[in-house]
Amino acid sequence: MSAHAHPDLTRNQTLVFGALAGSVGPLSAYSILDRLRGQGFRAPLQVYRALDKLIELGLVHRLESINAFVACRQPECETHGSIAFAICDRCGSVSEFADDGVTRRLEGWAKAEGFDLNKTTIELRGRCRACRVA
Amino acid sequence: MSAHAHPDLTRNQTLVFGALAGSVGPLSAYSILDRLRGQGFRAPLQVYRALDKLIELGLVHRLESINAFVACRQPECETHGSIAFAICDRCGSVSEFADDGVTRRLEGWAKAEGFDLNKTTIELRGRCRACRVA
DNA sequence: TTGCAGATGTTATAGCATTACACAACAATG
DNA sequence: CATTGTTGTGTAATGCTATAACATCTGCAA
Repeated sequence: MSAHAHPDLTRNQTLVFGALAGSVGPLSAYSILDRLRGQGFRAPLQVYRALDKLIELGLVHRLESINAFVACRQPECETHGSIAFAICDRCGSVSEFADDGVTRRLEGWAKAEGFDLNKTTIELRGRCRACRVA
Repeated sequence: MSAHAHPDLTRNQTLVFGALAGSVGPLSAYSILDRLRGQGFRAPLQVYRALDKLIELGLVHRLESINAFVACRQPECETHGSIAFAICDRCGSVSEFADDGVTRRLEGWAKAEGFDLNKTTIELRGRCRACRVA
């Protein structure tokens, strides 16, 4: 189901990734938990620990502005400095894209300021094309 | 204390803005509440309602990646499409800046995709120059 | 065998945000 | 004046998000 050849995930990590990969939109940690209760999940921490690892591996992204998570849809994800997300406030769909120009400018600012950049969050909120008309 | 000539704020809004303007770093809603208990604040909602209004007026920004709020430090804030924040993970300091190139590129993507852009979040996490050495 | 590192399970708790309901102040309107 | 609508307020309860603390287990390397 994954677009990546990901290294050996544990059972919990596999289940959490599967839940995200099988979802059309982003999921909150607690809704992941609910989907996995049938597989033996009982506590939030089981989800959060798996998510931490999956994010570290680059297989999952966290959407800060909605406290939710998505499986990475972009195979080249790792090669880009920063990824941007467009989140539709009506249907919840998420588009993932990379813009090297944006990355360059933000990295340029950081360099000029002496800011040791660790992670960049770029999230656009609004209405996707389909929901725009409706 | 404000750099803006802001329209008539209510008592609660004034108090919340004052708390943020008088703080060196960002504050969470609950820490604002604690600072204002002496002024009669008792419930989170009093803070959140004031914050909503202040954000709407452009006097306060929400930092999505740390669930906190800052008073706007940038007088020209309104004239720029999007504002970026650099948050130091060590000392908590926040730098606010606008980059028109970044704004243009993100707006360009939105236009090309037919995405009706409402709000843009750009947050850089890392270490500020001062904390970099330490 | 011992020891370590990583993953797991469980309970409890901390931190962030909103719903629901009641009331007050005020302006605009008839 | 009475009415109506809008905005802000106060309060209690609740819901959602995330982590701390502690015990256990598994696999692997020394």
